[in-house]
Amino acid sequence: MAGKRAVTKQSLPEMIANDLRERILSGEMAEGEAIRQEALAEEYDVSRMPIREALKRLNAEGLIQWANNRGGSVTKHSLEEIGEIFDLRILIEVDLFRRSIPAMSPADFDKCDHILQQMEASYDEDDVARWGVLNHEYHSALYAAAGRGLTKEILDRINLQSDRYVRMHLSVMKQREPAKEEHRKLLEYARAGNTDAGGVLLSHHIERTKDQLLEMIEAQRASES
Amino acid sequence: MAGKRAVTKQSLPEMIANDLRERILSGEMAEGEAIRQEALAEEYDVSRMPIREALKRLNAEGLIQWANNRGGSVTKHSLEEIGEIFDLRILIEVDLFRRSIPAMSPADFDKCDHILQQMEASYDEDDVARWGVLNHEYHSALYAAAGRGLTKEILDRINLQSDRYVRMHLSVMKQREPAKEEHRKLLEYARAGNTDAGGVLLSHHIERTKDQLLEMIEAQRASES
DNA sequence: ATAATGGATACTGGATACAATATTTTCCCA
DNA sequence: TGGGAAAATATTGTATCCAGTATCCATTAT
Repeated sequence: MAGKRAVTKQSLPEMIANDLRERILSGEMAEGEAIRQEALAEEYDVSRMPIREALKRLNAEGLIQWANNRGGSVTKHSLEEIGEIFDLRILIEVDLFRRSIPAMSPADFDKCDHILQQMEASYDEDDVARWGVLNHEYHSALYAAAGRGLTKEILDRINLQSDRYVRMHLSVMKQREPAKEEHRKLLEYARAGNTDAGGVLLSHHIERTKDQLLEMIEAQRASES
Repeated sequence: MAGKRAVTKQSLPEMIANDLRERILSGEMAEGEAIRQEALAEEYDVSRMPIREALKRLNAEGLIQWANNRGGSVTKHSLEEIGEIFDLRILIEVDLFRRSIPAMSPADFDKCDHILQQMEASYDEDDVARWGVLNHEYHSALYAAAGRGLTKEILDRINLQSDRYVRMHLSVMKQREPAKEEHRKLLEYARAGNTDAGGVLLSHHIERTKDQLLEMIEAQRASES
């Protein structure tokens, strides 16, 4: 049947949650959009049961909000909340980076280098989607040596939120040149064991994304209403 | 009507999740204990469906772990992970406190004072359970002025984890005198607008709990095996 | 004409039944 | 006697069905 989304039968709620998450992050499902179980069930050609579990999962992740007998909708954050999300990223990522730097091995450096090169390639090719994935990978690689599993989990959840808004504007983001430069410098500082400089730069790096993004979202929301 | 007859209309999974959470936090359900849906369903006299949703919720909260067709168990953290949990608390709570101090109003101070008095009363009465609740309230009150909803949500989730271990040993915790003193001082620093001193003290305050607790848990686990 | 009440409808929540998967036990063969 | 395979058992995952609740609309009364 045309229009139905085929999902490989591994773990139905998991697969559906992944797909829905992608749809939300990509903006296909807009902020505030209502969600009806039955419609989704038909779309994925499964019963409402796995849909419910998937929705509950996304609810726990904060991507959708659910009211008791009233259905749910895609979460919409205020500008203040979006700023808060990025402040959380700064707080946690800087902590991770500072813990990671003294623990990084040559293998860690190499891995970062490798991703960095791919990232710059994708950058030159203007492959925005790929750049986003690699950016995420790169940051993760920088923090890997910290060995902080729980912290990483929490950060991933927060990044899920920030990604929504980053992706919305990634294609029109200006000033990616400084970001490119900063990414290189982060690794340089790490190699030099310069924890303080690395932490400060990372903080500014995220802060700049935040400011840029908030400005864009504010403009967009102003024009919408 | 002045005020709605607020009969909190909780859903079944919500109530069950709350009860199970309490059972886990109180230690009634031990670390690593296996969880069977049907057993719980019979226990609560409902079908497995609301149980599943409750378990999924607790899974998202990190209190239980779930494997695909293999069932689940109460999460058991390593000593390193428990330490990490407290490091996260330090990171986030200090940030909240520092943001809160400049924004606190006389009303905020009064509220903290009020809770502090109750806490000291419960302390003298050796009412450990009540002390735990008030301790949580007090910390929340200190951070309220920061107005950071999302950060608070994440902190609450982390505190859920730390509470498990705090509660296990609260009754035998020594050296609560310094904690009592520190609690008073935290508020004093806040009143004086001394952000730096407040942050440092809070950091030490949590750090001490962490060290004390890790020592106890280590001893306990050593004796168990 | 407007507001309120009653009913219809559409959606979510929960129970039961059934299918799939993992684990354990048992039996056979080397 | 030990190991492995296959069946039995137990437990989770999914579908369908029924019940409960909220929303929307029409009708009625003021």
